[in-house]
Amino acid sequence: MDTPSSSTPVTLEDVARRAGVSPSTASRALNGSSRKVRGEYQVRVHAAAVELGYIANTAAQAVARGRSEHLAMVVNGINDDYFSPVAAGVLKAAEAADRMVTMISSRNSAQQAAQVVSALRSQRPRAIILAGGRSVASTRWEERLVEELAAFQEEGGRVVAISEEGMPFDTVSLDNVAAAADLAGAMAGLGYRRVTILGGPADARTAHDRVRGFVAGLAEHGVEVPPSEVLHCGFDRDGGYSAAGECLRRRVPAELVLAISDTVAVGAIARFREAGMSLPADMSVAGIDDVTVLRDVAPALTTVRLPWPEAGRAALDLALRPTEAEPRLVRMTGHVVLRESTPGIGGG
Amino acid sequence: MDTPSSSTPVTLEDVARRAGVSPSTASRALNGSSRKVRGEYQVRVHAAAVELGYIANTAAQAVARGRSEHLAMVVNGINDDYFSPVAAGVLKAAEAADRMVTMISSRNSAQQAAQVVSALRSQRPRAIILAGGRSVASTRWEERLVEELAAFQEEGGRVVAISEEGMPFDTVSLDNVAAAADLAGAMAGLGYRRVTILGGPADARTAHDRVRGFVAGLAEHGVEVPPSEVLHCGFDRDGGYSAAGECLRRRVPAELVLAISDTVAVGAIARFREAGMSLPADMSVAGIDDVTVLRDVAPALTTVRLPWPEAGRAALDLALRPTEAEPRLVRMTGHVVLRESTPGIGGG
DNA sequence: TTGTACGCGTTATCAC
DNA sequence: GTGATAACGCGTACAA
Repeated sequence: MDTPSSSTPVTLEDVARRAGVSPSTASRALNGSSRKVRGEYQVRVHAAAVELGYIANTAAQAVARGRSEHLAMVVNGINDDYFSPVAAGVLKAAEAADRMVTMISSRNSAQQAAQVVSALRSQRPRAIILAGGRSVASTRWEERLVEELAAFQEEGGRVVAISEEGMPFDTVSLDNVAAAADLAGAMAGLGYRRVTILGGPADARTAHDRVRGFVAGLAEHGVEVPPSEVLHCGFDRDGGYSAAGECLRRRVPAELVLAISDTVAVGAIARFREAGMSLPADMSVAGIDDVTVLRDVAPALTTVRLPWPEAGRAALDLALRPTEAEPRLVRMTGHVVLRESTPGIGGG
Repeated sequence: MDTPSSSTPVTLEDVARRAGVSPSTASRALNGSSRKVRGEYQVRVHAAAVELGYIANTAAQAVARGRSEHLAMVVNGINDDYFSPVAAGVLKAAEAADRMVTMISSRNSAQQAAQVVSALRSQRPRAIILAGGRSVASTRWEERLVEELAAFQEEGGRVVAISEEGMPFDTVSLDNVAAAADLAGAMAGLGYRRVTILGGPADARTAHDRVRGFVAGLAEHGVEVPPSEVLHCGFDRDGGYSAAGECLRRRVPAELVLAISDTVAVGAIARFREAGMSLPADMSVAGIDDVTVLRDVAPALTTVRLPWPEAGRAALDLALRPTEAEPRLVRMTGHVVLRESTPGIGGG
């Protein structure tokens, strides 16, 4: 059994010595520069690097250059429906761009987010991508977060926000209001008149926007939703489950339940089924997001497909593109996907 | 509009000067050390740091210390069912341990994985977590990957593999064989005799193990599965879909389809429904993984719950714990969850 | 306990 | 084109 942690990393100097050149030349040969290196040296240095198993120390490079080439991403909720698709989009784009991305959770709080960005700053990354989840109210900590981000930008870093319009940074935005409005409009077109909205947390930006979209889209078709028919609940399956329970206790049951997310919708469906209802015969349900695994379940859920992975990719693209004077805004929209869970009412 | 990228990061020296102490004292006060600093200096240094907005340069620290405190994780398939749950587990544990983790995709290839580990090594992270997806055959590139990892360990880094038993590193393993066998046994207990297996890719380790488990678990109850009833397919929804099509073309249709994953199962269900079958009346289906959003769908899927997030957490714990002479092995098991999709046969 | 001096691995500047 | 030399920001023997 050999002793663990014995050897020491091969340095550029080792390579230079082995190749019989100066460290500067080795550096230029291996890690590029404006200067060119004679062909012969190129070969010798590279050979030496391979033989020795040299791997550049990015930390040292970052110190020398003042900044690393890595990307960082702060995700708000690790467990929510969006983490996976946007993380996948970002990671995939990073793969194509040959970059590494450091992820860290903001623990669902603006305060923590500010701290986390601070920690990220210590890495001197090329860019920080902020993924999702601000609250409606602009708290003191939100300001701290923006300050922190702005400071990072001041130092030459790039900041891209996903799904968070309104910050003074490049932004990729999924139009939640339009998505919800489109869906609501389609539902109105299918003849639904009595609608209950499962609105998620009252203080979550995304949820808030979607509820707003629902109401507006319905109103456009002459369908009013009294405030009492907007039920607030958790942004997850259990939230939908309990909100559906509340819904059942109403005297005049709705014809359609509009959930702010597929996950919430699934919770609601479970609750309705438990109550002995048959779907979609006894109740129509629709969600938003088009969670992949849900596409084939019964009843297939009507929803709005939102391009989360594409948003992640777009964010990374922005992060890599050189800065411009004005913050850029890339707005992406979803499209309604009609499925069995909302067959329509009456004359349809 | 002010000029972008103007200011320069505050350094430790700036703080020291401002606090009227030497850089070393500032270092000790801010970033800890064995030595202690006088209370008064402590306060002054910290005050100066806050006023100036000092943020330690982790790159410089990494150079000075020879290693960073960051964690790295290489994920094989970004789109597969496991990325999200294990990434979530790792990120959550990292959150608790106050660490950052750099993620990078291995592009589903051992060759790329080796390159990726090499790139990771350049970061000098504390540990590298390898998440999933080796193939059955030990190719030349697999060896390269292990060599790379071993070299990293030699330099003092720590390596933890998830779901990849057999490498000379600490390992967290989900017992795929046992999971599949347990499920298969339970199914046999429910009276199923004619079983078709949707076996996924023939060369994927996880798929291979699960198929083996299915066959063994069934055999234990006297149920034989002829090789012709093991259909290989993609490890995703579409794989299940097309394999189910193949299944339908058989003369003697099965009573039960055992899919190597919930996702494959869902694809199969979709195909069966398309063929006009009613589930579970006309066909029973079971999967593995217990994908969260699928728990409430109809028919609720019988499956094996596998503790992926816990595996992620365990991996991170191992990564943080000091090395031991022998590679450690943490084996986690799943448990069968019986649901509506497999009501059982005959006398049951 | 504090400060000085040097080293960490790499790049940039400047002569050659 | 190449090679000394000086940064880069920080940790840490060493001496004080």
